[in-house]
Amino acid sequence: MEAGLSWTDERVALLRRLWEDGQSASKIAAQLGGVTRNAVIGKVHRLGLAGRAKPGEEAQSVSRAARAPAPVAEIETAIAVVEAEAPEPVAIVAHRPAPAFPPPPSPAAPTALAVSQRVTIMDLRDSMCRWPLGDPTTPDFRFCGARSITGLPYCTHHAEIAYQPATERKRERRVAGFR
DNA sequence: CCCTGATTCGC
DNA sequence: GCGAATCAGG
Repeated sequence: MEAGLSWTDERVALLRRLWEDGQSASKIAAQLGGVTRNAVIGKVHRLGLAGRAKPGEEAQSVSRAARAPAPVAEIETAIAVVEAEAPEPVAIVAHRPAPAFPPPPSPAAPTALAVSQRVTIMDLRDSMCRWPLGDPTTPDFRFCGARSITGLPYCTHHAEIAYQPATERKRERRVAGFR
């Protein structure tokens, strides 16, 4: 199913923008979706984008590129800058800092231990519960994020749901579905 | 342990 | 061309 995502022009343009914006490969991968940070890094190298401008170096690739004949890499850099300056409806989404999903104001939600943190894939750590919350195809998709049981991918709460004994499972009609 | 980019190499 | 595995480093 989720096919169709590859290095389309749009995705490459977005990759360029974010990379030269200083975003890390993993963050870019998360925003692009469907690719790992390795894929991003690999692509970056294939595009000749490796090595980003450091604080102390020239940040005037445009004028420099416009002044004299330049290597392919520099031309590509110039193109990327132009693309970055032009309004780009398709990629603008990437600049939105946070998904701004309603964190329950809940004054009265003193649930037991640290329960659901609702984290995005970006904030999901190895030791965090990977129980999915919501529709993976929408931006509001999150993972539980609570502390997971050592050796298991879920927190105590979700592990109970995930690992119900066959017998119990029958009775416990889908108790707490995917919410 | 968390993370970073770089490189290799089978596909 | 692609990207997982791996490497090297913070």
